[in-house]
Parts: sequence; C-alpha cells; structure tokens
Amino acid sequence: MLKAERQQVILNEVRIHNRVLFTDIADLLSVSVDTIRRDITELSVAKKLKKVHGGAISLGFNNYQVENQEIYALENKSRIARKAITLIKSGQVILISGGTTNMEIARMIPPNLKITCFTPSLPVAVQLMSKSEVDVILVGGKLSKDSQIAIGGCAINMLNDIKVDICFLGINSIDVKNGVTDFDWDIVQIKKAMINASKKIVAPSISEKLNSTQRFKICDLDKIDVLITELEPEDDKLKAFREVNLKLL
Amino acid sequence: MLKAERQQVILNEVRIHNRVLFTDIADLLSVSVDTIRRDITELSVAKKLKKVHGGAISLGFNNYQVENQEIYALENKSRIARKAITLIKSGQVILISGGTTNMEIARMIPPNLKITCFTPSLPVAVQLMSKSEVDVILVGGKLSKDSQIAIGGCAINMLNDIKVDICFLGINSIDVKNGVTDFDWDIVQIKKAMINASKKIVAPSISEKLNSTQRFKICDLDKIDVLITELEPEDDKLKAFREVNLKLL
DNA sequence: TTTATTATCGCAATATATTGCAAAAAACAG
DNA sequence: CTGTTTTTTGCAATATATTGCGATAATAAA
Repeated sequence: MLKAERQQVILNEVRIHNRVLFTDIADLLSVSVDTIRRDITELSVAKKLKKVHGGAISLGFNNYQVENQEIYALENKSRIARKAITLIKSGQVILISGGTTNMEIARMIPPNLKITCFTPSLPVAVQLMSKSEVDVILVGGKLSKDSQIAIGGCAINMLNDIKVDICFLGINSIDVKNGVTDFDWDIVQIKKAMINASKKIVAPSISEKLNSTQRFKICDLDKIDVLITELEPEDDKLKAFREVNLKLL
Repeated sequence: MLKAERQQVILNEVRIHNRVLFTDIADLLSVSVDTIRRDITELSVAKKLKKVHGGAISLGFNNYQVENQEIYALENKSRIARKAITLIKSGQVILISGGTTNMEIARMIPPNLKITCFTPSLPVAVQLMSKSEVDVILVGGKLSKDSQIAIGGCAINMLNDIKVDICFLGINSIDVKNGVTDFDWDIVQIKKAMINASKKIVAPSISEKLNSTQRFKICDLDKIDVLITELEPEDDKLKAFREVNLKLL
C-alpha cells in the first residue's frame, strides 16, 4: 500500500469521525503504529489535521489550499466563521449558500449544535454531513459546474416553500450604494429566493469584497441584518457601513 | 508498444483503481520500471494524475477505499460499471441512486458522453461534477446520514415530476421470489419513486447480493429491465434469474 | 505514586529515486 | 535507401525514502 494512499485513508477517517487512533488505523491498514505515526506527523506538518497524544483530530478548518495567499485569506474567513456561529442558536433552522466563507462556517459548526440546515451548495452539504447533530436538507436543482450550487426554477420553487430563521448569504460584492451584487445571473436568482425565505439575513464577507460592485443586483443593503467581516466592527474601513446603520460583527 | 498506448493504460488503471504501482504496471506491460516511472512523471507534469513515492494516485479527492477485501469488491463493481455504461446513449436523461456500485458507474462515465443526470445521492453528485459534459440535477430533500441520499416527501415530489430514460437502481437485496428489497424504509420510498420516474430500470448488483431478502419490498422482479452483475450472463449462479426471463448483462 | 500506554530515537533491511550512459528504435534529411 | 539525429528504453551505481523494531523517555490514567 502506498504511503499516499494511507494518508488519504487517514484524512478520510478524520473527516468522518473527527478523530483517529494510531492503533486503529495501524490495525485497519496492517502497518506498524510507527508508520501511521510518521504519516500523521507529516499530515500534521502539512496542516491537514492535528496530531495529539494517541492519535489525531480534525482541524475544524483547512484543506483545500496550497498558496500562502489563500492560507492568509482562510485565516480571515475562519475568523468570520467564528463570529457567524455565535449567531446560531440551538434548534434553529438556517439556510446557507455556497462559497468558501460559508464552507468555513459549515465546517466550524460545533458538533453538539442541534440545527436544521438548508443548502443548495454541494460542498456545504458534504461538509455538514459529518455533523451528526445537524439535519441537512438539500435544495435540489440543476448544479452549476462553476459554483457547485443548485440553480434554476426547481431550487427556487423549493426555497419559496420555506421560511428559515437565519440565512448566511455568500457575498461576492457589497457596496453601500449598490447593495449586494453578483456576476452570475442564475446565482443572483437563487440568492434572491434565499433572502425571501429567511427572517434574518447575515452577510459574511471578507473586507476585500467591500465597496465593489458586480453586474447584477441581489438586494439593497437594508435587507441585510448583519454584516460580518474579519475586521473589528470599529475599523475605519467599515465606516461607510456603520453610517447606514448596518449591524456589524 | 507505443509510449502513448502505455500512458493510456496507466491513466485507465488509475481511473479504475484510484492508484497504480510502478512495479505492477511495469509487470503488466512488460517494460522496465524506469520507463513507467518516466511515463508517470510526464503524466504528472501534464496534471493527469499525481505521482507519489512508489506509484501514482488519482487526482480526484473523493477516494474512499480501505482494505484489500474492499478493493477486491471494487473490481467487481467496476466490472459492473463498465457494462452499465454501455447502456447509456448520448443525449439521454438518466437517474442514478446511491451506493458504491453506482458511484463506480458515475466515475466511469466517459468524459465525452453528453447526458443529463438526476440523482438524490450526494457522493454521486460530487462525482458527476467533474464530468464537464454531464448536466447534474440534484434531487433535493433531507439527507440521510447513513446513505447520504436525499429522502422524504420533497425528494419524492421532485421524482414524481420527471420521466427519465434509464434508472440505475442501487440494489441491496434481490431475489427471484421476493424481488428487490431493502432494510431502510425511507430509501425504499425513494427507490419506488425512482422506479416510477423511469422508462427503463437497470439493476446493478454484485452477485453476493443475489438471492437475499430484506425487510421492505421495493418492487417485483418484473419491474427490472436489466440485471447487471460482475458474472457472465451464462453463469450458473444466475440460472434462477434467467428462468424468469430477466435480461442479464 | 504506580502502571500502562504512547513518543522518540537510532538503526538496519528493504524499496524506490536519480543519474549517467549506451543500445535500440524512430524520425528525418539528403 | 542511407546515414545522421533525436527520442526512447533498459541498466547499473549510487543516493534517498520508507518501514519495522528495540530500547528508552515521556505522558496519561488510576
């Protein structure tokens, strides 16, 4: 068995069970514990999981990036995710769109938080499947190859039938004057439907996306209840948003 | 043997088994390990696969496979998948449920085959996303944590609205007398709806699942148009199925 | 504390990678 | 067709990587 294979198996186990024991994996793959230990040390150095005494545990966030640039952005996104999660109360029904920031939110949902989660995003659904306390409800429809989100009439119909507590709306561009905008017509339609389906709209967005505008409008700023960025709410860059009485986090 | 041929073989092996060993391929093609190493280095540079110490692995990150036992079953399943794919014609609309055999079918759909594919299965959908010529339409609904399939009224409603050319129905148990059966009530409902939504039902099943029965009935054998196993259609083990005029592949 | 489990280190056996080179095969120009 | 050039292939020598094991240290648990 190849080393790379073993490491994939380990990562997969961690993904599913949130933790592994050296002894279990060694047994499973019929290699020595030392080998597994070394594998996990490597994976740990590569920041794919966290090595602990006796085994390894899931990182809670990570994996798909290589470049420094992206790792840096990830830090911001997981900071946003940490804030976002404080808004979720046990027992609530939430709706979450796609995007890497929302992936982070999905990933960081604590394992004991009992919620129902609607999503049209394939990667988010996959992520949420590992949370045993989260009921995942997939919003069906034609999958966009780019965004990996269900789009089209079917998805919108399904969204029209629900009313959830909170919606985490992935943001591509947000601007005080032009509101929330996006460049993909199909996704704009889905996001509009998501807004309609929710009592409270939360917009998680890294600060780079502030003050930019795309071709199509999703909604005005007054539809947004909370804007979450990686910055402190008092930050100068958020001045314009504070002035229109947008709640910041 | 031409270099290009060899590389084709290598890619194919990787696609089927998710990994190859230099030594295996060298043996298989009767060339030196160095040659294979050089081939794989080239393919790796071309980003067709990932070279690792001792061999190469598939680029896809949805690789699940653990024990030798399971790899062996995988061989049977990919044999089934190969046969199943011959039933699909370009331009058709198909419906595919979950299960590892169906995952194999999804994985082995050739990259140039232009089809529309409905599925309530999360892993199958993920798999299909990498096929640029396949339109993927997700059947939405509550996701079952066990089977990673959308279940419940919403999914069934959506299935009631469609009529596809072929359905690949994941099989848990199939028996001449009791027909197709399963142990999960929710999945039974989905599969019934899938059968209703299809003109032609194909049942891919490894031979181990033949002649077994579970608690809940999905349909009688006469609903099934084609049964695919890893065996030759003339195999003795399939005698009972031949006698009821079930088409075998 | 004591005890059992897990970590770490060094080492040896084996497997794999790399390099340079020469023979064979293919491509090509005259 | 012939001789030359380029590519491909196999091989050998050497370097590097991987793995399992034993001895000992560190850590967690009772």
